[in-house]
Amino acid sequence: MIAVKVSEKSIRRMSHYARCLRMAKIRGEVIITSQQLATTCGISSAAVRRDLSIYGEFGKQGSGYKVDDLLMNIQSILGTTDPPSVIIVGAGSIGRGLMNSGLSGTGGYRYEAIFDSDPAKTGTSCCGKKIRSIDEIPELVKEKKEVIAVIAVSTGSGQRALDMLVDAGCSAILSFTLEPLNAPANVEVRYIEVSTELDVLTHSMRRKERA
Amino acid sequence: MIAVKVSEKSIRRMSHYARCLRMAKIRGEVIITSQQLATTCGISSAAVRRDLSIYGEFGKQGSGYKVDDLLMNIQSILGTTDPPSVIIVGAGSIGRGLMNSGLSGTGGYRYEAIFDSDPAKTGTSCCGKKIRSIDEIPELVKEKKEVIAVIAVSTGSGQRALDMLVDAGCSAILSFTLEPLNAPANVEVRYIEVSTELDVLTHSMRRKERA
DNA sequence: GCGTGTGAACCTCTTCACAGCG
DNA sequence: CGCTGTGAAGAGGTTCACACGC
Repeated sequence: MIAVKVSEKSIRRMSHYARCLRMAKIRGEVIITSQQLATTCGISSAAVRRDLSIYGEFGKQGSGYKVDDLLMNIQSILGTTDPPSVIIVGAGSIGRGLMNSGLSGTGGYRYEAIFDSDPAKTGTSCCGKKIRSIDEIPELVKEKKEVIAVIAVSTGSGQRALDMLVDAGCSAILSFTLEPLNAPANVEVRYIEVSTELDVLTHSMRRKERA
Repeated sequence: MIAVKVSEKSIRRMSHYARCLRMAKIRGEVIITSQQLATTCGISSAAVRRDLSIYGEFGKQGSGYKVDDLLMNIQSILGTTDPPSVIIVGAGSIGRGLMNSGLSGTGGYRYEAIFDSDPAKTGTSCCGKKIRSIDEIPELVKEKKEVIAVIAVSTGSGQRALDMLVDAGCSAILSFTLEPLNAPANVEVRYIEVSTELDVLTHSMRRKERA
């Protein structure tokens, strides 16, 4: 496949298309149109076709896209045909909550292990997995080769967790911490910011009140 | 204040500025420059000044912005001076995890209540709050007037939860469900999609491998 | 006829660079 | 002199509308 530079927004939409396609597949649908994908994802059909056409011509004029083929193509583009392992760092409320909720229906991701620095927690179980000491992170990263780490530690410990993960060779991190983290350029860090989402919601709510 | 139409990206950055300002205030700083805000948020100083200048002239040439004043102004812009109540619908792993992790350090938000449809769960406690039946949602929304609801129910029940919330008069929703939800135009729905974030991370990780 | 793929127009956001003020 | 606020230029993403193939 040729390396195509593409915006994060487009990749994010690709992820949505993949999800819709998995659902369509479960419903037994064989063909899907850009219009159907668009409606489900809440965007325009032109945007769908534009996104898909960046990577190739997957559709057939007059009919649409074959669900199975398109899904496989998108997974190949995203690199999720064989998804990397996911580990959780921090066995507090959020970490354990994520572990217990699992990742079913997400196209093959799985929480492989959960770690904590507190000796009172390590050894106890969470969702059938032993909570392991953070000292064991390096060996797991080495064993699994490619790992995405979810940082779910308490405020103030985020940077330490990240440094430890980077040292262990992890290059993809999803953080639930409030504080912005510093990472080397070759390490991708993304954030899930509940409080920012709440701010955006509050803003739009309060703005609408003047109408 | 005059109604200014502004992009969601800008509002999201405003939320980040507010967070930086709260941290600076705790550290006892009185004045802050656009450059300092920019570095902390990982963007350019010009972007910061542009964002702020949309709403007014908050700074002083030659020195910078007064931390306290700017924070109050941004909170007023976001509408978060007196933040709305937040409730959680769904007392599964994620719902309870969120409840237990709380919202401290987010500028005044608070989880006011948690609801579930399962009679086996209602009545039991979570983080010092009784899990209440979803039948009680309408009265709570009415009592609090303005409420943001976090949907943390299991896959397949999201739409039902949303409908119930909308009927109760809730107009701002943050959903952790995988499935896209349908809501009336006057209701703002946002999503937290862990699996999409994982897809984006996988994509960039696998792309870098060819270098 | 139907739905894809795509040039071209359009629009929005970002970056640059500098005037202006404390 | 330092830093803000902002016109102007630039980059990037979205929408339109239509030619083409089934």
